Amino acid sequence: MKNRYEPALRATGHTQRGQCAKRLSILDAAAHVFCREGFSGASIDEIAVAACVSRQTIYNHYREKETLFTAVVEDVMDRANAMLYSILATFPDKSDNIEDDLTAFAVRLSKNCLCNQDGKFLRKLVQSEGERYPHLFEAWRQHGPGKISSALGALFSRLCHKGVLQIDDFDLAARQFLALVNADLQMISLFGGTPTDEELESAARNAVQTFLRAYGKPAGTSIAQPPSLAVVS
Amino acid sequence: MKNRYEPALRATGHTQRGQCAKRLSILDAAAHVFCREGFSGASIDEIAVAACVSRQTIYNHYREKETLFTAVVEDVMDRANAMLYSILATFPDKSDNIEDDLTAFAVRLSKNCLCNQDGKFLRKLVQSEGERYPHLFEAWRQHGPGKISSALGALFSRLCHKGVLQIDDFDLAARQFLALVNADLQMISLFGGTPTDEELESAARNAVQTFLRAYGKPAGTSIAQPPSLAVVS
DNA sequence: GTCAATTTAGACACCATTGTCTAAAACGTC
DNA sequence: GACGTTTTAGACAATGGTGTCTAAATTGAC
Repeated sequence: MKNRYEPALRATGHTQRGQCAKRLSILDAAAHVFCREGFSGASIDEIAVAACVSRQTIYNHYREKETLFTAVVEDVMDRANAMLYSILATFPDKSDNIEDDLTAFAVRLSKNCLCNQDGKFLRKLVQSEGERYPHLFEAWRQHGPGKISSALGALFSRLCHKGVLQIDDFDLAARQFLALVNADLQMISLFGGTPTDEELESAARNAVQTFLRAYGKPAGTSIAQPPSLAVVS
Repeated sequence: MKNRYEPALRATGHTQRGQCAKRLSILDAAAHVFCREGFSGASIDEIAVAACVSRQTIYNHYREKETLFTAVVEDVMDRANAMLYSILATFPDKSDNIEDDLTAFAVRLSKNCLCNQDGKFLRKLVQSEGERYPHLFEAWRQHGPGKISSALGALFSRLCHKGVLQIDDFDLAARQFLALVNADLQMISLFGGTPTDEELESAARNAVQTFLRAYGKPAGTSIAQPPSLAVVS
């Protein structure tokens, strides 16, 4: 009872570095195992082995399996969120070739947000455990696809004001853009492997071409619009 | 050892009806429980209770949990397959309003193939257990989305020859059509609830409008195509 | 009603997992 | 090297699930 680990001391410590390493190692390993096995299929021992840590250490940091799980989800969502914003910032202010710029943007987005380990984790876990943890599901819905959609919507709004796109419903267009990008990728990333750069590139190009055919405004030729579209300019 | 149940006798029987009822009850209950809990989370006892059947009866019909699981998957996939073909047959041969016809078609497709219980089961289970059962995953890929895509591709090809659509890559267009239909629905059907008729209708209309802006050929005005498109005719 | 096929409840051994506990070891700082 | 903090291995009880077995009950065809 003398030298038992007291979680309350964590904030006061001078040994933050070592702890953080263990914590991160645990979170990382847990993310992988949870992703592969699901919540009920993942065992604490398996996670401990993957994290190169004893089982007791996990129980020192997280009261129980469920605590660990929600911590992992929060960690992954935070990272995904930061990644999203850093990617949004890369879209050029002055775009002379909207197709190329949108394609490059879609590649970065799918590579670093949708098809990476974090994206796969969130997709799988929210789908399989979403009904069991409604608050988790809601947080994901708002911070994940919700954030992406509204951020994309803002981007499209900017591009509309510049006369490059012609969109009525920005949110809808954002959802459709994401759906189109995923159209070619979900099969690959479901299979387990991450898509190659060529696959990402081709998926993005296909998506952007179709998107621009639906929402793009041809350079100087406003006459060439399909007549069923009400041209607002 | 006298009156033990012998699976080999099943085919010779005169009591097919009763057995079928039990079998279907088990398959149905198992599908629900597997869908809700995942493979490792679902317990045989839970399935037995849901099927109003004793646990031993399940073990009489299926050697082990895994056997039951694959049987459920095959059952659901067969049903989904039949449903798909019955829906494909509903697309009118002579279509005077392509937008309305495609929309009605998309509603039927999403309602009876994508958002119904079977669709949800397949999506969740393939996603969570696909890596553990590669053969299952492959079967789903070919018989599920693969079938839908190629069937849709064939339909689009017909519509192209009639001059209603203008498509280079039919498979790509099919995948994109499905992705667009799902764009508005995945969030709803992930949440657990099945979408309302209004939601299905609006999702289908949004998808079809965008799809037709990208791939539709305006009635008599072939000049009005965006110049970037190579007109093949 | 008879008979065989089928289902049932319950008990059972077996195993994996969770979460706790303890004493020893390792770590980091001074 | 001393000291408090943290990690570790291993044992542990409790739990819950799988799959087997048995004897009794039910069903359905004749």
